[in-house]
Amino acid sequence: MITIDAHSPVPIYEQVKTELHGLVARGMLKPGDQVPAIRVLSQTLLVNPNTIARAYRELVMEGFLETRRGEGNYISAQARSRANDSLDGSRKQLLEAILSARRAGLGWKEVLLIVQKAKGEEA
Amino acid sequence: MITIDAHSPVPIYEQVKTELHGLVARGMLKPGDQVPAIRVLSQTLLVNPNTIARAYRELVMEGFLETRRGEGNYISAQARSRANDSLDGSRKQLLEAILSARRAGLGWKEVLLIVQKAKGEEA
Amino acid sequence: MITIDAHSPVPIYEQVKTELHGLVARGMLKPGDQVPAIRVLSQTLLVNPNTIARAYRELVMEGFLETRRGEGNYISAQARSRANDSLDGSRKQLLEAILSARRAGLGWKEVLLIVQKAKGEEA
Amino acid sequence: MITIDAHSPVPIYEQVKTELHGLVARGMLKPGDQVPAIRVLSQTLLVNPNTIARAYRELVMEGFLETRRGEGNYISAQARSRANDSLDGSRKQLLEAILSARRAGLGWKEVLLIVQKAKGEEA
DNA sequence: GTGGTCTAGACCACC
DNA sequence: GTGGTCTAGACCACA
Repeated sequence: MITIDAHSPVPIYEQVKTELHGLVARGMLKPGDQVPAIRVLSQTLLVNPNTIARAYRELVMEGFLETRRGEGNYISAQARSRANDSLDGSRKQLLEAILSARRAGLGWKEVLLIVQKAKGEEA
Repeated sequence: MITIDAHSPVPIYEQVKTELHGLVARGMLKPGDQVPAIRVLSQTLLVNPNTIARAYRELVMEGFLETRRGEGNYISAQARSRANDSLDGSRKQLLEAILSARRAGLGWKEVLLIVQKAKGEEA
Repeated sequence: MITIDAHSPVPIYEQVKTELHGLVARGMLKPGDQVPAIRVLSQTLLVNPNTIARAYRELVMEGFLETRRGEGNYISAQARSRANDSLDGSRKQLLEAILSARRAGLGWKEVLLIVQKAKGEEA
Repeated sequence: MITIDAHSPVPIYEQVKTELHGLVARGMLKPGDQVPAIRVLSQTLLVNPNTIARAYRELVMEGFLETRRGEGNYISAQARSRANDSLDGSRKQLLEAILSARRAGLGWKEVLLIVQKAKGEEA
């Protein structure tokens, strides 16, 4: 369900948060659904449990997840709106990536070409 | 010639490298040209000489610059191909950023909108 | 495990790199093994942490080490082949040193004598 | 007559000195012979004249060369003995190279093999 | 003048 | 705990 890139410069706990936001934004997870237990997910992703714990903790703090004691973590009722808030971060990151590619010498045509390519690859 | 954003999350020495790659990719710097002396560039950018030295050192290691002892650093003969390699890297990063934004739940219209916005901001 | 000669003309960070290459080449360190933490090694060798950090950074760049964020540095899967590359470099350097000694006027008998002397000094 | 490696870690002026020592040690230059003028040699080797000047200056100081005002530099009468003294330096360098190759993981068999190879290449 | 190495120590982020 | 970046400044060697 979730994939992580250990070599990416973006922190693992951020990747986990973004992926969960995305799953909700795309409707693959809904309010009330349970998310994987910390230990389970940490083993699946080969990641330190502390890292998953941090991601969940922050998601709880922002109201995206709800912890039910002894039961686990669940997608909250306001998760969709939280996921939308988080899109802003993705927008900024994308903008940064574009400007950085420009500074490296990429032309606008190239940028659009890459967008098309991404569209194709996804399909 | 080169500008730096001190508040960017990307390290200063990386920005310097990218800017130099870009200057060669755009033909504003050619093989054989001398790049600013470490101390000079560090003063114009208000940055520590060590930081520039690190950027130059890595550029030398990748074959983009050549150091002539006691004389300075020069754009190498293979600099253009190295700049292209770096462009390839930028392309991949941009592609990844787009796919990641997609996974986060961003629609294609949004993506194109952000490209337009970037175009506008640059001007 | 690692020793340094502070009076050698070869930079400390280079010595550290060579020693690590050697430890892998001789099988005393294997892919997956953790190398000493930067601060730890810097204290045992009585050297500044930055110096060790530079050695490790370059080893990561050449693919000999892998950094796991917040965890430490580990011998990479391709470390053996990298160590062999480094051995190739040493071979070339030795060859050059011999030819240079020849050009300086050293006889072949002398060269062999020096090899014997080195053998003796090591023991 | 003389060749220089601009990328070698050993300073250019040192290379010049060693090469001249070698030419005398091998009998290709004799006391009384004239050595190339600084400007000539600097142009031949594509090297800064100051660098050649430094080499010659030090060779004069050690008694290997003699400057005849307005005429140029000549191999001195004691040049052979000076060249022999300088062999000590070459010996040390060779010894260093061997030990360094050992530290990098090279076996003694390999070292001897490389000596043989050098012998073959020279012939 | 040039670059290269090293030290000392601060600050940040990740695990 | 880990590594990464950056600053400040010393010292050396080469051209």
